[in-house]
Amino acid sequence: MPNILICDDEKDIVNALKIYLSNPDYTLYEAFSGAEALKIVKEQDIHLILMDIMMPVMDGLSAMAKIREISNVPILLLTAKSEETDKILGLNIGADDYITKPFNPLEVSARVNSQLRRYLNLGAGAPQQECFVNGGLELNDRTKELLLDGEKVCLTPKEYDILKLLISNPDKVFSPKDIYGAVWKEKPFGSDNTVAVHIRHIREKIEIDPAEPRYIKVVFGQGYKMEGAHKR
Amino acid sequence: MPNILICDDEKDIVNALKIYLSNPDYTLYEAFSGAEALKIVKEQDIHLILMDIMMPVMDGLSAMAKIREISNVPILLLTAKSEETDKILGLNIGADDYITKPFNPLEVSARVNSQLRRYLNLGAGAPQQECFVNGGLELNDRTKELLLDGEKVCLTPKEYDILKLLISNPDKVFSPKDIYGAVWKEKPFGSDNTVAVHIRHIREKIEIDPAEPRYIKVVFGQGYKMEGAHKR
DNA sequence: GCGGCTCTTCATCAATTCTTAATAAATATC
DNA sequence: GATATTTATTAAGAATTGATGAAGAGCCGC
Repeated sequence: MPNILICDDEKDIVNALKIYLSNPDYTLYEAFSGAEALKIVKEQDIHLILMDIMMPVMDGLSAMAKIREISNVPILLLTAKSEETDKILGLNIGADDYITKPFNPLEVSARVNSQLRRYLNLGAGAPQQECFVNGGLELNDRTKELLLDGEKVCLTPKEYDILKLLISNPDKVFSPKDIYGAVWKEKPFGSDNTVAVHIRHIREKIEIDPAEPRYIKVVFGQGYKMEGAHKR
Repeated sequence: MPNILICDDEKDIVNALKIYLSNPDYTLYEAFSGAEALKIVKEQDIHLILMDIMMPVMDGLSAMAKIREISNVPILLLTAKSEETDKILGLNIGADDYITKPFNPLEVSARVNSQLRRYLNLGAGAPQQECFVNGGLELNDRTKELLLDGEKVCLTPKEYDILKLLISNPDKVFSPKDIYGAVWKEKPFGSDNTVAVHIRHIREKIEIDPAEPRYIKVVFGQGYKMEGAHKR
């Protein structure tokens, strides 16, 4: 049951789109400004966004840029016929497709379906996998459980999210800012060794010697990573 | 072992797809017209169809419409790059995905696998279970009754739905938002400790000591779950 | 309209978790 | 080697989250 966010400052357009997308499987959210859209993306687990480019307060492209900092959810831009430039710009910034006004109902639903399928099935960045293994670590996203050498380890939500990010992207290095953006769904702000503190807590739980970590390695000046094909 | 039907009027394309999908687990069928495809679907237990849109005798879209009358087997349409209109039309008529020519072998197999997974897991094969057991709990979805150690327990509708969600997905952790979305079929907006209250009511009915629940466990910060393979 | 039942909301409490800030250690640069 | 930047460590206050009790709203059959 995909969650779809519709964002346009004109209520009529939002309502029209809601009708085009009236499908019992969809949960539709609506926003009337980029700022509102951003808020909903942070709070809800949105699977697809339809967003107008031209909006007061925060225009579509700015909002998209902000959303892209924290999510790779598919974004379909809504544009007027003539705004060719925006189209192109939008796609380069990070939109996945665009739809031109006036909308063709069939086209809207087709493109939405197509993007949803791509995102939910073939999973753009975050695959649908729900079990990750690395050495003696086993993380099951269904049960939110972590096993270390077969024994259950209790993680707090933030710890869990951070570990999931690392274990699901073996070898990839994430800077503390990356981690903050991905886990908190916010821009890293001010004095932030918050991530380091959490990393430490995780290490205390999964490492024999937190000062000589086997799992969460640090790449100085770059960030943290978890090596793939881990040997014991 | 899934049965896959490839349908295209060009033999070369059929052969190419057969190579891309050469997997000992697959049984491949071929058809060179929509009519032929329809015949095979009727005769065999096909689990996925790859079909060209442009074909003589009976084109892909017509064939798909006919097939959809008798089956909801996944259909991947094969289209040429330019046939944007067909893409859209196809998706609305009932295709599950499309692949554009020229084919990328990896893409073909990825999309095929993805659709097969979806279909074989969630699809026709999985019958609606109507009786769930966990420890001393027995929930019968036919009679909407819950037995605790053989004795009937009366649940309100919401309580029933929540318990059913949990008992039918053992070990899976549902956040309060997940539960709200699944049970209320509405967006989990606004004040949300409604779910917690219902959980409490359920616990009062099925737990000996609601403060130390045996059945509905909480994973702090993540949500609620019911452990499978429950011991008494 | 009147009870009975269910659902929702609100306020409060307790427990856990998160963040901050201060300080120490490690690493890289010059 | 000195310095600046990055990471590690610790502990305490702040913020969330879930539990709980109770009151009010809505609905239904009578």
